[in-house]
Amino acid sequence: MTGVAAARQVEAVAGIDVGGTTKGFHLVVLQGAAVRCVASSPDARELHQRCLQFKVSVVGIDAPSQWGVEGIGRAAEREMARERISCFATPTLARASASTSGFYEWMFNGARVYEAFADTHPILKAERFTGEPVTFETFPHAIACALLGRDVASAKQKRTQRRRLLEELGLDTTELKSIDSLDAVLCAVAAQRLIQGKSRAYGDGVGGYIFVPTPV
DNA sequence: ATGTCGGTCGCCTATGGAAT
DNA sequence: ATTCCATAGGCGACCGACAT
Repeated sequence: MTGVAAARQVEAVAGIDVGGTTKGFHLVVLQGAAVRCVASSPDARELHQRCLQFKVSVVGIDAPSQWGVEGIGRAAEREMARERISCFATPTLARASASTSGFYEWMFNGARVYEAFADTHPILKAERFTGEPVTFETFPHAIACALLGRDVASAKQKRTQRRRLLEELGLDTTELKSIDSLDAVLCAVAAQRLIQGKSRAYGDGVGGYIFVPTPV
């Protein structure tokens, strides 16, 4: 491994699990196999400060990086559906705003995260990592499908399954008490894979990209 | 006996694809 | 054409373990 690649491997990365207003955000900072920081906060700017503090380069976020496009939706989600990876269809902004159930609150929260990171870590708009600090969209179930096998991964057993998966990757999960923290670590793992070039981009420039590790 | 905490379960919101 | 199943988070109900 060359010097640059070796340095990249120990870079600090982060994963963020986005919840509604009650649950807030969960952040995990990962450096190699070491969990450097586990934090939760209702304020996206606080997570941004934490990431600056740990010199985080790449941040994987479990929330849509952009709204659906009227009439055509998002190519990334259709591509995944074709591969039998179920995901939630992101509505258009108009549709999300019109909803009165509060169901989309977590998606609006996700938008606040991207906004808080925009100045230092803009959303990755290319199909691959270019070396600059970025945020990117990913989601735990797709990561689990890639690392466990699509036919094995099940959201119903996500607590036990995802914890076991992380332990098999050599991570210590004792500090990760809730499913939200586990999901955040999975996003951080996706960030490591993106840096290493072991990542696939679903979607296109119009509907935005979703990055998932390539199957092992 | 009463209260708290974590974990599980089922159902709600929405949507698209597969199966029937 | 209709039903079923999958994903996401939220929420209330319930249960067992433990503390007061």
